[in-house]
Amino acid sequence: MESSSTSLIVQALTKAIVEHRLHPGSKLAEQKLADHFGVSRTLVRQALLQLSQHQLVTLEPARGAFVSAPSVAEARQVFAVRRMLESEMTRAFVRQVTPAKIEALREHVAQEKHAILQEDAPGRTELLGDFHVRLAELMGNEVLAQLLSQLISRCALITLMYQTQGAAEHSNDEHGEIVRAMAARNEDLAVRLMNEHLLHVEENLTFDRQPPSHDISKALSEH
Amino acid sequence: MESSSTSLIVQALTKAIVEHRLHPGSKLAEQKLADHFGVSRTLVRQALLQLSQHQLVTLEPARGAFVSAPSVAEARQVFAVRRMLESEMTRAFVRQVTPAKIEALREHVAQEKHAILQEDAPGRTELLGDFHVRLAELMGNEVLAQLLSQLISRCALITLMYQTQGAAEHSNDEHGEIVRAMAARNEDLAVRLMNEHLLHVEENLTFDRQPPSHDISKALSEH
DNA sequence: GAAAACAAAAGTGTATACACTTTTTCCGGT
DNA sequence: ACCGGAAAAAGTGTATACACTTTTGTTTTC
Repeated sequence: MESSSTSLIVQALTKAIVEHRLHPGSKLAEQKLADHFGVSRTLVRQALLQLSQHQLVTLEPARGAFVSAPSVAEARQVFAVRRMLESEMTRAFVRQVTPAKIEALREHVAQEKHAILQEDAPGRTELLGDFHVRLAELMGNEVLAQLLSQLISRCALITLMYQTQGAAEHSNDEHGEIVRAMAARNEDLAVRLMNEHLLHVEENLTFDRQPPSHDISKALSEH
Repeated sequence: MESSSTSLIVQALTKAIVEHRLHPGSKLAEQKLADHFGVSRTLVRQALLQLSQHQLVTLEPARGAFVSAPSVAEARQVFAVRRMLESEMTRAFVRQVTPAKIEALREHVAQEKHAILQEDAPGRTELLGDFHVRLAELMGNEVLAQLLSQLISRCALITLMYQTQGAAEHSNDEHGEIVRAMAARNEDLAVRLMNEHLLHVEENLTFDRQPPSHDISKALSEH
């Protein structure tokens, strides 16, 4: 792989981290990444700096960059924020819902189901997270969408929930129910379902860490 | 000024932007900043990259960094997000309120009043924004506090509300009312007051913004 | 044989160099 | 005088250099 601007490196690393090809705690050595992407350390450093802002990477002074390993407390805080934000988002969405928007969501949920049936693990992880971002986008609020997108990346780093087929199906079902409540313009129900959905996701947090993969280039080139 | 790590530069620039000492649209030339802070362009670039992530600065490829000039639409979106987040935050706060927390808030509101009476414009701007961050901190949610802190910086860049003495006093009064409702554990009232407060702040948005100073022709033709 | 001490290697942090792009300046043509 | 365009200046984007720190591996000492 080569010929990348900083944001391409950020994207590639984000994907690898969120999909757990790079495990929490893994060292991200600048020169190794630079070689892998075919650029100088300068661009890699910029990318790592951005990722540290997104909390996907932790920088330790003079020691380098590591894939973040969020504490349980931090994980709960992230989910608490998501619940605050998304319950109100859901409420606002129902108030300005249109048939076209419902159709877009139904379409999305169908895509999720397809990815799940295909047992496409990375694909379904992404789609299940994107459902929430989609909601924000359909409300026409870019700011909200971007914020949520980052929170969800953090969640994906935190939990391995979507890695099990069963949990994925469960989430997919709940998405479907939420859309149904929205279609019926049942504000309180939709909000309640969204809250419960997020609580379920949080319950599935798995805090048993895995041994970090040391082979960075292998993890990155696997997709 | 000199001897600064990257984060000190970020802080200094953030303060200058939020306090409107640097106006939206202003060019932030790397070498000039580097000279001013007594470091090389490397560190300045890192700082500008971070500020662009916070949306306080906009990077234009090959053209450099400028203080962001958010559009009206974007401003409304930021406020919409704040209302979503903060109304639920307020609700959660009331549910876990303690006398000590109320006391801390009362103390903060008193500090605001003091800064207002002193006509300390930068100080009151900061304190009025910090009220909201304070709430998040008192809930023990660092993630929420940091998120809000960034949103509020963006708001300060967007609006000039706190620049008028009257608006500051109004905000201060509303903060006081909110704390009172919280102390009374009146959840719905507190949430409503917070929502109204944020709407008032948003109403005070001044969108008759001057065109960026580098847009000479337009600036001249408007007199 | 284990622990401490030192030397070598690897890695990070900042500055500088240089290519390339944009902006400004200056000049000749109309 | 004004416009267009070339040349110079200024500025950004990336790579490299180098000092300093951490890590690693080896040797010395008890």
